[in-house]
Amino acid sequence: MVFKKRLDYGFNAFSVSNVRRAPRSIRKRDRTKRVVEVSRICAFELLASLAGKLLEEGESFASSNASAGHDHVSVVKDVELETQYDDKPLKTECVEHVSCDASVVTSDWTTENSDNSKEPKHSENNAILEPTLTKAPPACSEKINDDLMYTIRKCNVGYGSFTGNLDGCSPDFGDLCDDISENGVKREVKANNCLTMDPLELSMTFPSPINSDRDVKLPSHSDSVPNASFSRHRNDIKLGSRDDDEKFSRFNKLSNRFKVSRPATLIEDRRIRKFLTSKYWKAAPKLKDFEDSQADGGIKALHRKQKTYYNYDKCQYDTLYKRRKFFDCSSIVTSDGGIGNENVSNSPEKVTNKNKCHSVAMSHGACEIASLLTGHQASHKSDDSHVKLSIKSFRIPELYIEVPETATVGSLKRTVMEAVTALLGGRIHVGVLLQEKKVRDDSRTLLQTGISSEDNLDALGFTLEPGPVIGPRPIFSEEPPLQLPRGSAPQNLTSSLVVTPALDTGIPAATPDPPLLTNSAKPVDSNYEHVSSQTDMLTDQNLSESRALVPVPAMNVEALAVVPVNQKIRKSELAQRRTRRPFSVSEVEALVQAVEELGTGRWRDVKLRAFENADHRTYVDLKDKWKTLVHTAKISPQQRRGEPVPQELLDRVMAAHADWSQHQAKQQGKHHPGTLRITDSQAYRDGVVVAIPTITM
DNA sequence: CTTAGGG
DNA sequence: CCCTAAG
Repeated sequence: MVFKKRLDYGFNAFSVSNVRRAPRSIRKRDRTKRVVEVSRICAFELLASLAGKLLEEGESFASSNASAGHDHVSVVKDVELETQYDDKPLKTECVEHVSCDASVVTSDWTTENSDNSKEPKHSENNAILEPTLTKAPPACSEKINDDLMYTIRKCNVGYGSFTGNLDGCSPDFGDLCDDISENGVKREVKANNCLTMDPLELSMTFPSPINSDRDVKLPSHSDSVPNASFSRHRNDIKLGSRDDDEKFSRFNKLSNRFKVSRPATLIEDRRIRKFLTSKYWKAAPKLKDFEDSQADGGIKALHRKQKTYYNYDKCQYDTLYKRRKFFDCSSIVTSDGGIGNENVSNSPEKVTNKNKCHSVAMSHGACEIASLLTGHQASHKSDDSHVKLSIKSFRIPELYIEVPETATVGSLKRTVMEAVTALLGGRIHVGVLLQEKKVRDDSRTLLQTGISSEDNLDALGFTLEPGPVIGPRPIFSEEPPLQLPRGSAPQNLTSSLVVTPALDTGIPAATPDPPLLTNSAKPVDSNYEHVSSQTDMLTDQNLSESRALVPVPAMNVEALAVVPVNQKIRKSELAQRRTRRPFSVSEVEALVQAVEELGTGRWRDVKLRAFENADHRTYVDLKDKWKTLVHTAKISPQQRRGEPVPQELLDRVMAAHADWSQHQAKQQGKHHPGTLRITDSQAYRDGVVVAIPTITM
């Protein structure tokens, strides 16, 4: 419409000219949106960081906990924690990577926890932690940042069982505590683990084992947890500190954006993709590497073409590193294991009733399980003498991931996914620990082994071990194929991210957690818009935080990580490219309208004016679209493809194109003050002040 | 970061 | 859509 007016009256241009560029601030806003996507990833990192912090602070706790030892954990406490957590966690931590992740995670956890947190029971192992949780809450909170608290809480929740309470997820918490306590040293790692995993995982993850590199030793913990093998991990995971930083920065941006309520824009995605694609990241370790890495300590992932060896040296890697930590300290593949989580039974809550939930944490590789779950006590068996176990998460052996600084969070995620996938695909097998001892006799019954008794359930643990056998990972049955030992598909790894395509592209922000899961299954793209919208809404509030955890405590994680990963992995490469989103007629209309008013050459403004909320349309996209529209308008209708654009719009395109081309030409030539007229209008637009007749309207 | 263009 | 060279 405007356009017409313009045509009719040259003056319209006038109005156009009035248009000004949006203030920078606005511009930022747009960008901000884009960031959101990253948030997810960040979440992990954040979690990891959180975990780290928690651990650190937790140390103190741990000690206290240890002392408390058997205390019962009370659910209530958890709640408290949550509250605290809510308060700050994110922000504070965000500064550090951890915080962000944590926040995210936390939220998720919280949810779960809350659920679980109904009744804490205590378990022996858990006891240690519990005290912390239970009593600690307050104390902990004091010591720990909110975030930490939060994390802890989560852990507790996860561990609920250990206390005997909740779903029996308590373990996580305990683990954390343990980790912390013992390790002060490497809480991060633990944290990471925790993050990765569910609460359980956290608990599961044993710091001690994890420590291998870091050698975290869990004094108090150690007892309960067998640590033996952790040593293997080396954890070499290095996350580029830089990455982290960057991420942080990004993250921060994201967070801001989130506030804005927009999903990360494509731009970031792009960057990420670029990075990924480009040479920089090589993250995904390959199975072989994995092994090696494990042995060595780090897996090197190759990403695509480039080599990706990440050195710990660089900060960049730190980021990855952290992630890895999240996962576990271990190598990329396994470590965090978030991937590996398995929920045996169901939600803890339900389980609680009848089942005993045992959560097991896997350490993999040599790791032992840190704790188990505890579930509710007695009832577990209730049903038929079935032993019900709830494994919230498995710890993955450490993965070594290197990512370029420039890598986006999304890329990092992918990388991790790939690594995990590869790991899973490869040689992991599950080990059962009872009373910290490995149960080697597979032929024995649970009853015989003592696993059926509640008492033992607490002492039941599962570990992921690098197994000679690849097949054996029951847990990840779905993924088996993945095995991409690195050799086979370094590149594949990339693809592992695959889902990403959709995710990355379309869903950057939205996709986050839940979406991820779904995404794997669903094509996100189509939903993208919706997603974004959702994202917007969510973003501010929950998304950033919740995503990570929200969807899934343990279960979801698995689903997400595992399944999707596999699929994605192969495609990873392509994934990078944004999904194609043909412009709808309405979009074209909006574009034409905006261009008529603003002219060509001010794509940022066009974007702001007509696609402010279309995060998936960048100004570059608009410019490109305009280019194609102009082309389309010039060719015969028969030659046109795709959704037909109304001729009326094409006509306007041509008119606007001609009009603005002229303007540009004039400008270049420097407006000669000669004749104005149409020119005038142009001049206005350009901001040229011409003595224009006073035409109003 | 934006533009402008080529791929 | 992507990628890049130039502002």
